[in-house]
Amino acid sequence: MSDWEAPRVLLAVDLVILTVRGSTLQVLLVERGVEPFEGALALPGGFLRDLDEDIPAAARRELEEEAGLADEPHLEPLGVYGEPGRDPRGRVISVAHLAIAPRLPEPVAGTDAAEAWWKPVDDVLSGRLELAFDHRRIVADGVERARAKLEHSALATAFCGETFTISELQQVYEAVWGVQLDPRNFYRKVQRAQGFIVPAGPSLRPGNGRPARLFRAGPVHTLNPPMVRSAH
Amino acid sequence: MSDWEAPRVLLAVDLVILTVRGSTLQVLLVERGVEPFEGALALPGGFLRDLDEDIPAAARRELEEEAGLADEPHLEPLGVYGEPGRDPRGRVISVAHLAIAPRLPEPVAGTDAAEAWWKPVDDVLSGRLELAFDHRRIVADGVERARAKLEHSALATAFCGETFTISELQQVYEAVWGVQLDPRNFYRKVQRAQGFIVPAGPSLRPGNGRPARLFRAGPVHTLNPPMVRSAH
DNA sequence: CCCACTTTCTGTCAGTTTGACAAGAAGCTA
DNA sequence: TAGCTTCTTGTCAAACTGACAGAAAGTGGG
Repeated sequence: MSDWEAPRVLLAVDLVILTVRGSTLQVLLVERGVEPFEGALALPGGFLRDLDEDIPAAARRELEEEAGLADEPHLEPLGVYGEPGRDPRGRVISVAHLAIAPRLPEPVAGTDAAEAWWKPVDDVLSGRLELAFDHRRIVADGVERARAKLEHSALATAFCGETFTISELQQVYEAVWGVQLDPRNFYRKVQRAQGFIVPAGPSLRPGNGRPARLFRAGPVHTLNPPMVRSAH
Repeated sequence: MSDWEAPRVLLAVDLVILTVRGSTLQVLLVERGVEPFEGALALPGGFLRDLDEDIPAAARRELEEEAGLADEPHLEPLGVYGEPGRDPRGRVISVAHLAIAPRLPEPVAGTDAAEAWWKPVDDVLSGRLELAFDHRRIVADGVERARAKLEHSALATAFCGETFTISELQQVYEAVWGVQLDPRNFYRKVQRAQGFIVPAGPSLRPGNGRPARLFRAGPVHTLNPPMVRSAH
């Protein structure tokens, strides 16, 4: 036992970057430029740069390099995916992260190596879109995490810009959960959760109908009472 | 870039094994038998055995080797702890797992190398008990995970034996959350959550007072309605 | 056997929250 | 000005919550 040596593995970081575009939840995918799975769609990610790089730092680096998201979106660890054989290059342990991007102007900002696209998560989950490695599983776990956290945390505000209207926030809930909500009851519930959202000045956002009041994310991260998604 | 090679790291598995003894939440700790931190208290765990060992398999192996829990308690991944410098032996990435052990007869079953003890989590969280590496942080995350999951999942039943009474289940909630609950309202809430617990035959468990009906874990893992821990 | 005691279990009741829906408010367009 | 859209404020019955009374069913002591 004294001459035994612990095995060494490759450490990668993968990103599930979610956003809401239109009324659908979308995930950022890149086209792989190298083997294995060259040309296939995959999550943004890559190996640890060196032995001194912190894992969160590596996640932020990939977020900027591959997705062009330099500012600071919500980023949290999601899980570890290290099944032997998931990568033909050897034993690769991937630390998946979940990132939430606010609604962006339109296309993804210019990325380094390959092209990147927003794709509806439903296309990934249903198998209509094939992904490299076990990335479909990782996307599924990320989406499930986001759905759960919307109930009890203020994560939904991370999908919105600096300021937002209540109906924009409602669109986030509807897109992520895939349900329809009553605007009037949603309005009441969101307001009741103390510290979830706070008014952002007297300015209004014009639209097709009556202009809406603007809000920004409040100081609270744990919703009380929570936003229960009822058994529709 | 083509001659660049990804760094290789050591992969470890650590276990936060929780149980309820008496009325306090406790965690299993072992005394380290080797450097670094020889003699200090730490979480059970160890390195991946070889390059073909699955991570969940390594967690189950440590669960049996170091804690003597051969049967199948609840086990789920908790998080990754891989800060550079957390282990003087090199870059060690630890995949922490959360395990829930049912109430055990009395002491921990005989363990392989060193001694193992149940310790109150409060002693760890308050710093009264010093732990090796960043294990105090890992314990804190595990306890927080357990507290949160008690609200929305049927995790509490994993702290109980095959069959249990409703007041035993209540003791789990009280120990994990560190609060006092009204037995009558608890009784009602637990029964209302469809599929959470199901009656286990006509036999009763005698005690100091009126004998209690026995239940076992139901088929449902997501509680509806959830067990909200109110703002006491 | 009867009484005190403990714990389990079944109700009750007022206050709050929920889901469904009506209707007013405030802009834009024709 | 009329018509349309969307935001915002209410209303109301049903369900849920927290606090608490009290019956049910055992144990142990005299």
